[in-house]
Amino acid sequence: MAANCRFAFAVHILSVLALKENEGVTSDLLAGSVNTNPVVIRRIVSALQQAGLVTTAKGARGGVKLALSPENISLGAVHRAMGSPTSFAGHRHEPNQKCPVGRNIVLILNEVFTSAQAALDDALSRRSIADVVATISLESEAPPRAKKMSPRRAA
Amino acid sequence: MAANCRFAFAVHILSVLALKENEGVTSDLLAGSVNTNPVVIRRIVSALQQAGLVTTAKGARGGVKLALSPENISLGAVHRAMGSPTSFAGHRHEPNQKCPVGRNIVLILNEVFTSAQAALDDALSRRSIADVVATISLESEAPPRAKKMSPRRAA
DNA sequence: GACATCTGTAACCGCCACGATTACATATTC
DNA sequence: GAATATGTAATCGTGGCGGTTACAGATGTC
Repeated sequence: MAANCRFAFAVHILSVLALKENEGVTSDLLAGSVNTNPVVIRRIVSALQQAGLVTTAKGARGGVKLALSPENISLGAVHRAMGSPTSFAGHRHEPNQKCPVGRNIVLILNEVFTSAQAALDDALSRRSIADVVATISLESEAPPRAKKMSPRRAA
Repeated sequence: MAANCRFAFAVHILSVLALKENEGVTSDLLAGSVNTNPVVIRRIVSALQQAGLVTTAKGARGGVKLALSPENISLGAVHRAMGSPTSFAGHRHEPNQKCPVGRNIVLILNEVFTSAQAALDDALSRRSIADVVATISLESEAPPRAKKMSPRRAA
């Protein structure tokens, strides 16, 4: 898969929803915060909904809500909902089967990719939307005093 | 950054070099094994050389050699040599600064990206080219009987 | 029931990064 | 000097992504 900002947008969206819990938030409003087109938001929300992280309601007074409490939404789950894009890509053409390396490298790389991806997922899963929102709240109250997030939290 | 096969190609190249240690291997031969164009190989080799993982020699009887022993080349180092491409991308346009989330999300995401990337690098660094080559040798000798390497994976 | 509101998608565009390729300069061996 | 190889610039085709328009479908309000 390729690099994209879907994960960044998804975390952004979920953070807004966490701050407006129990209100239906429209894709127009979310698009205004993320600064993009509402359709882009809806595409991401659609994926989040299929993953069971949000619920949507059509029609007047509809919109998007969190399906779980913020502390129960890990960033790993968000990443998975976005299809777990990886920075890895395998060989485009089949390698030379006459070469011992060519015969075996694809399977070996697959295993490497899988375990690396699992490590990345683990790291993301140590944080939740609640952690993100907590950092936002802190930095919003105090004068510009950049602080780091607390790295260890459960998911 | 985007997803690409440079890492896959690099591991492939280094594995071939490990099996032909102390011989100068040409980009033509490597291209034959990877099944791509020699120039693609040279671009990757150039990056590997800048990272100090291989040496190259111009002219007749020249070619590419490993600069370190295979067990001293971790896959993390290879990934870094390729520029550590990430699957993450941040917001393309600045988010709405009037929104608390918009004001803070970029910094927070940067921190998340950095730590996730570190976890990925750690996972890759637990393996070396020697590990890869060992797997290749095993699978080449015996009939299709995939095994070996830390985690389990079948074929 | 008519209307306004809001999600859900399909369709299309422009952009950009990547792999593949051609071409040529440069360096080394024999 | 001929043959061999790397080093690199330039160009092309492809694919994926964000952005946008357009419209169908669902839902609450009056």
